[in-house]
Amino acid sequence: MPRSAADNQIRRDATRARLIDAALELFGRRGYASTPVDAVARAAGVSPGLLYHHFRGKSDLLHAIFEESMRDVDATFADADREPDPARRLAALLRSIAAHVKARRRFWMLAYGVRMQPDVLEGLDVALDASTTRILTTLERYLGGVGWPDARLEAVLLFAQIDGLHQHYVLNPEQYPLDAAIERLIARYSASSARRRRAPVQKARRP
Amino acid sequence: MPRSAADNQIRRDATRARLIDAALELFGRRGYASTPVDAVARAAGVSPGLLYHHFRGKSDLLHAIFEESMRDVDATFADADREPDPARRLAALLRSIAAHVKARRRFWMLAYGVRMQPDVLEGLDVALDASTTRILTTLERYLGGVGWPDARLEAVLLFAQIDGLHQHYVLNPEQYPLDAAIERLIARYSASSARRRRAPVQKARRP
Amino acid sequence: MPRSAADNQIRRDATRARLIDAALELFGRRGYASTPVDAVARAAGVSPGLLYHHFRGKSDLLHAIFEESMRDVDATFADADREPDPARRLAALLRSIAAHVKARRRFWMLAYGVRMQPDVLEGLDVALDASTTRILTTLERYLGGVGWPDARLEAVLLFAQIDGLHQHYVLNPEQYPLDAAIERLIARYSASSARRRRAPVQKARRP
Amino acid sequence: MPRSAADNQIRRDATRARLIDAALELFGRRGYASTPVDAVARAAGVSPGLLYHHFRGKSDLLHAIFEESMRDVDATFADADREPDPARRLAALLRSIAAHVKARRRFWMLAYGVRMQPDVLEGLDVALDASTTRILTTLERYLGGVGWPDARLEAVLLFAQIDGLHQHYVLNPEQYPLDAAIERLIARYSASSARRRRAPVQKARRP
DNA sequence: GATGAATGAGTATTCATTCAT
DNA sequence: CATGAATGAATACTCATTCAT
Repeated sequence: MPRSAADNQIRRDATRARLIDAALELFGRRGYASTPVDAVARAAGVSPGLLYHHFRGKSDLLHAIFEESMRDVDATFADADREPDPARRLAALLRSIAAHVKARRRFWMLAYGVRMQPDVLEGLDVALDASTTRILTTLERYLGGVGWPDARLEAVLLFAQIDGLHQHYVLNPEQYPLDAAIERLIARYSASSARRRRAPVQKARRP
Repeated sequence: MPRSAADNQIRRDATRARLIDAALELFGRRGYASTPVDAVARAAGVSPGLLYHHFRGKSDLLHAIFEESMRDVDATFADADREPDPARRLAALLRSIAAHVKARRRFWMLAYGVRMQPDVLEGLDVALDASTTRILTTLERYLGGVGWPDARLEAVLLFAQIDGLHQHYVLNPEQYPLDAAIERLIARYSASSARRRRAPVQKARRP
Repeated sequence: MPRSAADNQIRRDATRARLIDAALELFGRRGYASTPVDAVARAAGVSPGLLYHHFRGKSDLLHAIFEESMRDVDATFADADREPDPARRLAALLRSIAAHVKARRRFWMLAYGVRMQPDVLEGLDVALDASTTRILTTLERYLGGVGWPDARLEAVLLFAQIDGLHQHYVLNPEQYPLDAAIERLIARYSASSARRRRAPVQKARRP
Repeated sequence: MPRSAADNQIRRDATRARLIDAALELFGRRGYASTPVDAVARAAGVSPGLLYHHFRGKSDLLHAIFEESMRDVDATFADADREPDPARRLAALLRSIAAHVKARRRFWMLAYGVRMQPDVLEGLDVALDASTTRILTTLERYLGGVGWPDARLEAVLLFAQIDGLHQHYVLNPEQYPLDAAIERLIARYSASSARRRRAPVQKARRP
C-alpha cells in the first residue's frame, strides 16, 4: 500500500527541515568546509544518499540555509518597519535584530564565518551584499529621518557597532551583555535625536 | 665545505617568511580549510615537502601565522600606550589599529573567519580570547580614565564598534570609509570626555 | 526500497573478507610497512576508499588480521586438548599446529616478521605474548603430565623447536621436511615418556 | 691546511661505523622499512647527505650491515670448527652461536625480521640461504660424525631448535633461559652420541 | 522515497635522495 | 669531507557523490 502523495510531501518536508537544521548546527560549529556531508546526514538521522534527493550537493545545502534564513531576516526587518512612531522605529529594529540573533545563533556564526571567505560560493556573497546594503540604507533613512547630519557615515558607524555587538555575542552568548549594550545604544540614539530635534545643526553643539 | 651557518639561517628564514606570506594570502582569501597545503607551497615557490621542514603540519602553519601577527598587534598597542597625553591616547590607539588592519588586511580576514570556527584549532581560541580581553580592558581603562560612567559597558560598545568597522573595511577595502569613521569616533569620544571633564555626572548633560 | 539488511550484511562481510585475505597475502609477502594500502585494495578488487569503511586505518587492518587468526589458533589448540589420552595429546597438538601453519602460511610469515618489530603496533605484542605464554604453559603441562623432570625448561626447548621448524617451513614450504620432522619429534617425546614411565632414569630425579 | 689522507681515512671509517651501528640499532628496533634514513643519520650524529657518501642508498646500508655481520658469523663458526675433539665440537659451536647472538642482539632481531620479507632486497636472501645451508651442512657433518642415523633430518631438527631458542631469546633477553637451554641441548646430544658410540644403531636403544 | 555500499579524485604528510656550497 | 635545504614521488586517508536495489 503506497503512501499517499500528501503523506510523502510531509515526510519530504520533515526530512528537509532536519537536514537543514543539522547542517546549520554543524556548519556553524565546525565551519562549512570542514564539515563532511556524512556528518550532516548522520546528525539528521538519514542516509547520506538521501541528502542528494533534497539538495544538488553540499553547496546547494548551504545556499538553501542562507535563502531560508535570509527570508527570516527580511521578515524581522519588515516587522520593525511597521512601528508607526519614527522615533521608536530604530529601537524596534535593534531589539528585533537582537532577538533574531539570539534565536538563530548558529546561523549567525555560520554567516559571520562564511562572510570572510569570498570564494566559498558563487552568488552567496551577492545575497549578503544585498542584505548589507539594505540594512545600511534602512539605517541611513532612520537616522536621516530623525535629523542626523551626515546620516550615511553615521549609519556606517551604527551598523558596524550592531554587527560587532552581535558577533561578540555569538562568540560568547553566556557572558556577553548584549541586551544592556543594545539598550544603551537605543538610549544614546534616542537622546541624540531628541536633542537634535530641538537644535538640529551639529555646529550648534559647541556654541 | 657546507654553506655557512649564517647563510643557511638566511635561507631558512626567507623560505619560512615566504611560506607564511603565501599561507596568509591564501588562507585569507579561500579560507583555511579549503586551501590545500600544496597551493601554499606553490604560491611560496617551494616544494610541498619543504613546508614540513618548517612547520609540523598545516595547523602548525596557521598557529605560526597567528603567533607572528599577534606579536605585531601587541606591538601596535604598546606604541599607542606610549602616548603621554591620556586624552589623546584613545585617538592614538584607534588610528594605529586602523593602520595595522590596513597593512595586514589578509591576516584580519583570516582571523575574523577563523574566529567563528571554534573547532578549527586547539589553543588558537585561547590566544584570541586573551587578545580580546586585553583590548577590552585597555579600552575600559582609557574610558574610565577620562571619566566615563559604566566604563565597562562603554568599552564593550566601543570595542564592538571598532571590530565591526574593521571587519566591514576588510570586506570592502576600496569603498569603505574607514578613516572617516574612525575620525568621527575619535571626535565623539574626545568631545564626550571633554564635556565630561567639565561636568562629570551624566545627568548633568541636560541642565 | 533499499537493499535488504541481510543483503547488505553479506556484501559487507564479503568485502571485508576479501580485504583481509588480500592484506594477509601482501603483508605476508612484502611486509606490513612496505605494502601500500592501495595495493591491498586493488588486490581485493575494491577502491582504496572502501577499505576505510571497514577498517579505521592500515594498522587496524593488521590488528583485525591478528585477531581473526588468533581465534583460529586458539581453536586449533582447543581441538588438540580434547584428545582424551594424555600420551597422545602432545602428538595431536604438534600435528594440528603443523596443519594450521600449512593452511595459513601467509599469516605465519606475517606474524613471524611482525614479531621482530616491537614498534609496529601497540597492543599487538600483548596479544602475541599472551599466545606465547599460553602455548608454553600448555606444553609444560603436557610434559609435566608424562613425567618430564624440569618440565618448564623442556617446554622452552620444545617450543623453540616447534617454532623454529615452522618458521623454516614457512620460508621454504616446497622443500622443507616438516612432517618428517614433526613425526620424529613425536616419536622422541613419546619414546621418552614411555621409557620414563617404565623406568624413571636420570638418577637425580628420585633420590 | 687540508687533512692528511690517513686522517681522512680514519674519519671516514669512524663515520661509516657510526652509521652502521645506528642503522643496526634502528632497523633492529623499528624495522628496516619503517626507519627513515634521516633517523639513522641523526642517531649517528651526521647529516643525511653524508650517508650518501658512504652508501649508495638505504638498501646498500642494509646490505653493508649484513655483509659485515655475516663475516662475523662465519668467523664464529670457523672458531668452533677449530676445536680438535669432534665430540666437543658441537658444544663449542652452540656456545659460540649463543655468545654471538647475545653480543649482537640487534643484528639478529633485524635478520630474523628481514628474513620473513622475501621482497625486501635482491641478493640478501641469497646470502641468508647460503648461510643457512652452510650451518645445516655443518650440523649434519657433526651429527653424522658422531654416529647419528639420518643425520640430515636430525640436523634440520637441531637447527630449528637453535634458531627458535635464539629468536625467543632475542625477543626477551632479560628473562629467557638461553644458557640453561643451550647446556641441556649440549648434554642431550653428548649423551646421545656417547650412547651411540657404544651402540650405534638406533634400534639398539631399546634392547 | 530511502539506503548504505562503493567510488575515485583530492589532500596532508613522509621520506629517499640530490645538490649548491 | 660535510652540510642541510630542497625536491618530488609515494602513501595514508578523506569525502563529495553515485547507484543498485
